[in-house]
Amino acid sequence: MARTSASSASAPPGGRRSASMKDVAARAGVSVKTVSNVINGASVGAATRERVQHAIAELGYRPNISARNLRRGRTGILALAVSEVDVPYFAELARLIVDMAEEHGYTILIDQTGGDPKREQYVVNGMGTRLVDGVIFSPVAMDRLDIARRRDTTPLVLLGERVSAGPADHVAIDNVAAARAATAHLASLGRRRIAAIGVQDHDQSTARMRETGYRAALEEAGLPVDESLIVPARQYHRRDGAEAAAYLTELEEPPDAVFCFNDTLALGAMRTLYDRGYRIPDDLAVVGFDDIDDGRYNVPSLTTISPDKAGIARSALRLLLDRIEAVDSAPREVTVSYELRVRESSGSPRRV
Amino acid sequence: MARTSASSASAPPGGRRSASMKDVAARAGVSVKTVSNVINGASVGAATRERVQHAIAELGYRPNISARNLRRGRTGILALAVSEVDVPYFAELARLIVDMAEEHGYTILIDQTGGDPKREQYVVNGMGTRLVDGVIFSPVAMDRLDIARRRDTTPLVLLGERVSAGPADHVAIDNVAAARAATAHLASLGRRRIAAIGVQDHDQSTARMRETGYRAALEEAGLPVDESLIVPARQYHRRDGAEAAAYLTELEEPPDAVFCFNDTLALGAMRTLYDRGYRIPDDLAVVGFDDIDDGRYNVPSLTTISPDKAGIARSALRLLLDRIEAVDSAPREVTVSYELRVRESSGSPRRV
DNA sequence: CTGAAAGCGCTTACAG
DNA sequence: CTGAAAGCGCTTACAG
Repeated sequence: MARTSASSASAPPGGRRSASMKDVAARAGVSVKTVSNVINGASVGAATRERVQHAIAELGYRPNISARNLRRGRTGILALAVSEVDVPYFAELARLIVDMAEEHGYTILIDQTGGDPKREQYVVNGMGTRLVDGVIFSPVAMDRLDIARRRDTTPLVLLGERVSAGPADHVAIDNVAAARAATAHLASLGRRRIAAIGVQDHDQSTARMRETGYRAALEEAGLPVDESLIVPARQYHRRDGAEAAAYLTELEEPPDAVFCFNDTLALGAMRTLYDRGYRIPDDLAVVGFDDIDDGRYNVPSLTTISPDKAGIARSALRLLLDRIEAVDSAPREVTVSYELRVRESSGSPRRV
Repeated sequence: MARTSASSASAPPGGRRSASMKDVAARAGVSVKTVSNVINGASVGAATRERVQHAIAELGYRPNISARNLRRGRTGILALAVSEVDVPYFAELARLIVDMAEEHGYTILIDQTGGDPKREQYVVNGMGTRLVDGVIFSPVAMDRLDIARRRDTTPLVLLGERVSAGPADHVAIDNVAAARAATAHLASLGRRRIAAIGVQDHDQSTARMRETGYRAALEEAGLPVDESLIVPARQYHRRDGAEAAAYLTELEEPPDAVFCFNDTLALGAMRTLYDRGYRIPDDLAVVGFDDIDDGRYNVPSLTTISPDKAGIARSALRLLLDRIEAVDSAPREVTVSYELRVRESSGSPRRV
């Protein structure tokens, strides 16, 4: 009686009650241990295995993942926390991570922070319940100190920052060097007034790294830094790039090149530049960052820094899985390679 | 002794052992029932509640979601199964669904089928273990019959097909009508040779619906259907659009307009058309489908069918949550609205 | 309002 | 190789 009422209380809504391991065991005339062994690939006599598998098929049995997780102390789920999944760079990364995680038997759950500090705090502190075995997190608002302060011990891998002696495992490209290469490329074309779009306040942020690289490249090229050419962007969407470009074209002395801190900024900027009669690259050369699919097909196609995204996905997963298995090691950093892909938006040098 | 060994066997790797409800109860000097009540917002005396909350904070207690799920018979997780998350349309939809699901207390997990029939089969049959409470699924390879044949009872909502008397709940726009509107728009511009890119074989597919609408519009406009202008696309990526456009430009009598079954096909096609010297829309007008962000900023900006994506996300979730609560109702269909957004790619009529 | 206890469906140490 | 039983950490019907 107690059995019955408890069972119905926790059965799935609507009265469907699926078979349990116990049911399978009864049907096959073996113990649940043996059923468990069959399912988990332990060694079981051929005849017994056969009988169990038959019973499983007959009953349409599927393991209850919650019970397994409770027992095993893990869930097989990893979180990917980004500001917004429909940002093309994150969408491309998500695709890779989802596929690679699956090869390791993990499922990816998406958490969108919207760049909100409170949500980022929540992510860094284990996401409320122990739902995930680990988190891959691309911070926007949080800096290194915020993350160092976390009390949660859920394995965490940071994406997109390059902070030495970091508070957690992380994988990134060398953003300073990449930004320097992008800017140097524009300088090598003979451009003198090279603008930057995408500057942000957060310390230790990717934006800050790229700004540093940009400034270094100007200096190395012997070009003056004109602060009026350095434009912030609240977000990294096309709209923000379009607005920043509008500002630049309204300067008394507009730039002859612009390094955008990501491709969507660049795409948005190019739209505005086109509307205002700029020829790209003749009047103004443009370089982006990320090498998203859109940029390759755009007219003009976009010169960009192409990070090894598969390498980022693979490294992030590797670090995370390592840490899930062994907590004690010191935080590790993986630096992934990148390439400058020169395309039409900076393709035909002027004044060289 | 037994307690100890079992406990350490199921503790998280690395020896971290987090506090349980029992620990909190002991600390607060109450029963676990009371702790549970505090956590789940049941009525508890103010002083007791205070003590419990204090104990929770002290121990850094977080509920074990697996145990809760096991007991409740649900997981609070929904799957979104699409071919690839980095397809912009799916990325935009995923963003909306993730955000809206969160408002209802659900988390979204991503499953990528790659359009593979086997993986789609897997999705339709509950995804192996009972990991999710429900599935939102955008089928590529499976048709209505395949889905009708499913034996699994996991609540399922289909996306993107418009099949009356369907085998499961589903939400879609009226693809036939939308495609007809897109094609009729091109005809109204005076275009006579209107091509289509994106035809596929699968019965009952979205592609088939759009093809039907395209053909109907030609007929209504009194235009002949030239089968050589109807181009298949294996996938709906930019690359496929680019290839299809190359084929069209090589015809003896190339088209003067093209209706692409999605925006990425259109974006890819426009790139090829540009390379081959076509002026858009003067020589050739282009219409897409989906209204992704890319198309709005492209040069030329892309005329497209704009489905109410928020409506799709909201309806899919509503249907799914309803079904999670009540299994017995007949399959329902929700048809969401759309709009034709005329932009530059078909903006300046020629020969009218 | 609160407590003691059963049970969700697994996995696994312990025996045999 | 296989079985009987404990226990993972919750929720909840049943008493009080």
